[in-house]
Amino acid sequence: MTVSKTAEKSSEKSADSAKVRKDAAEPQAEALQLGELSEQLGYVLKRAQLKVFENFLRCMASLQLTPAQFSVLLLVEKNPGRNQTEIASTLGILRPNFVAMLDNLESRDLCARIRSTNDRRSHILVLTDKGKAVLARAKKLVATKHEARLNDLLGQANREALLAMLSKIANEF
Amino acid sequence: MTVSKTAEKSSEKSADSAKVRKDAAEPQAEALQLGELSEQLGYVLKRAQLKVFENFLRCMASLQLTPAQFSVLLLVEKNPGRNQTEIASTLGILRPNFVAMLDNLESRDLCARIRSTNDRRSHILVLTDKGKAVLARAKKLVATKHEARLNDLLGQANREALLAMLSKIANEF
DNA sequence: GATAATTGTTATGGACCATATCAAATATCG
DNA sequence: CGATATTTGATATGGTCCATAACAATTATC
Repeated sequence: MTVSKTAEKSSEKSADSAKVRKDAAEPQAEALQLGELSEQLGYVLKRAQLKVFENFLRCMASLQLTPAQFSVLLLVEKNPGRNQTEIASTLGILRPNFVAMLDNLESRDLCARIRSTNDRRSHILVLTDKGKAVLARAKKLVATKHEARLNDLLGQANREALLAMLSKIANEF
Repeated sequence: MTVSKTAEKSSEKSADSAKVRKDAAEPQAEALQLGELSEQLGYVLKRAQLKVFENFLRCMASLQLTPAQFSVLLLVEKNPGRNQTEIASTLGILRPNFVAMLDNLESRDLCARIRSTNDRRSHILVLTDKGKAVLARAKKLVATKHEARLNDLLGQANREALLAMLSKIANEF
């Protein structure tokens, strides 16, 4: 659907000097018609998703956590003792792509790989103390700055209804 | 949030031969707990968006149109006589990235760039006859196979409510 | 004990996104 | 008018994310 996050350079130019504004004669240059696009669920879904991620990143700027990283920390916390393949696959991350991600989190001392004694091929994933602390702060930031703002915009009941419908699409479509 | 579209290799192995299944003794290996992840709007939003795009691509396989290409054709049809910058920016596409996209559509004879006589820098975009025909077929496919399936899943009223909430997020968040 | 499967990893290529830069054309303004 | 700035389409380039193939070490299978 396309939709990116460009910055809309506000070219105001602060004019209004000795020159007359040519408003009246302007043949309505701007204002494109979206048309049926605004009825396409995929299009609106993508735009909404980009907005939500964008806001998430702003809320997490102090912790430097991306949505993907946050989801990994959440899942490792909830499922201690699992290996890379298990964590990655339930998040829809392919194992090869998960390696660099873990390298990053581990280099920041947020989580650790531990060689399993049962199966010496696999790495058990755990949060470090720092990882637990950062995740706790992240949860608070998300709850108070991110999800709370969605509640303000939609209302509690609508937000839950939205979540339910999106879950249905994600799981049953 | 992560979420990709991997194919879930169904490793069934059709065993059940002379070997006994070790179900009982199995220490419940699978089944990760999603936990708070399933309450994170961004996570569910992303997963739903991937599912919707995936289904869109399947429905459009015969026409070989991506969601982004479809949105371009729709917008050009609704706004004839606009140039690349205008079409690209309302879709959130950066001008440099729009060039290859148009090269593709133009090479398939779906749309055409026409040098404007007013401003010889800009290219006016129009759909070719083939482009109009393909877009018409695409619309039908989307309506009957794609959006209809979402109606079946959510119900008409819910689908509209979903669209309204997503639009609100996309525009006011 | 030979063969197959799994785990983490590397390498690699594609798709998408973003910035800087350019030539041609136009707009702006002294 | 003419110098300067801006706009348009385009190229080059780099980053991120996603996907596949292949590999060594380890384990499972038979």
